[in-house]
Amino acid sequence: MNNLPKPTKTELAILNIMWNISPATVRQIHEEIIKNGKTSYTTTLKMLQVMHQKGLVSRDSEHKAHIYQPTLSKKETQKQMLDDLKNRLFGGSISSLVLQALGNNEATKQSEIDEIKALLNKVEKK
Amino acid sequence: MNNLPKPTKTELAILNIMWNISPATVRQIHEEIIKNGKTSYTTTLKMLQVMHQKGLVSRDSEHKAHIYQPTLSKKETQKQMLDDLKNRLFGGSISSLVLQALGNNEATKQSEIDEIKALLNKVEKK
DNA sequence: TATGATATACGAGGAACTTCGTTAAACCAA
DNA sequence: TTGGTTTAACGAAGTTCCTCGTATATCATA
Repeated sequence: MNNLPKPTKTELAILNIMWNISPATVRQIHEEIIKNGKTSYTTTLKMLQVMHQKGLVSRDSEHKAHIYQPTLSKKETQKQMLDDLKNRLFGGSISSLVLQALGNNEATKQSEIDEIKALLNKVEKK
Repeated sequence: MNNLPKPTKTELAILNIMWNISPATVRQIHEEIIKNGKTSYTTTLKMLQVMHQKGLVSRDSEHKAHIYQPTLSKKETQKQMLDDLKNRLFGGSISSLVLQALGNNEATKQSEIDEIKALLNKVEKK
């Protein structure tokens, strides 16, 4: 298991960028961030330093510009946060969460429904 | 739509209690809270005052002991928070979220699988 | 009416989060 | 080597969140 803290709102936004373009320098990550909203370069830098401190990202300090990358994959983080939400709001029941998610969302494509059914069948076989 | 802020970690814990026993006084809610962990009565009181300020709970101040209850149902809050997670970590795709939730959870009961399938069929009909 | 019990209101303090300015170091080019 | 550019490090300040002590109000009852 992992012991990492749940990323905060801003940290998650940064991770989303990093899952696309990492490994990357602070500069590269910052260029992406400022595409939607102003932020100082030093703010981005500080965020990454804190995230490194927490273990959310690793870094290579060999070069002048350090190179960062997420510790957990997007999939692993999705699992972590779904688990957290499940425990805090769905009484620990994943099916309750799934039912709620599907029930509230009228606009599910047929291809997606098929995909979910296929997965259910696979789980069922066990 | 609703304009309410997303409840914080502690606020959500309080809401979970209130969905079971509300409408309720601070005293009643606090009795539930201290069943798992120490907290001062005034802490509970302050939390409810802040939550009222934010609009997360409504209150009836007629009596000496005010009577509180959640503004949103548990279902509505589940929807709100699933929506938030979907947008912040699943690129807005609910099926991606559902697939991840089901895929990571080996221990889904047959009855639950059937329930999900039934819901999928219902959605499919539209 | 006075006393004790129970309630609300208020604000202070500490921790976590976010932002950014300042300083110093590393690097490159003239 | 010197001056300009890019980067990292650090700390301060503002905000939200959570906790709790203290002060004040309300009420029952002896």
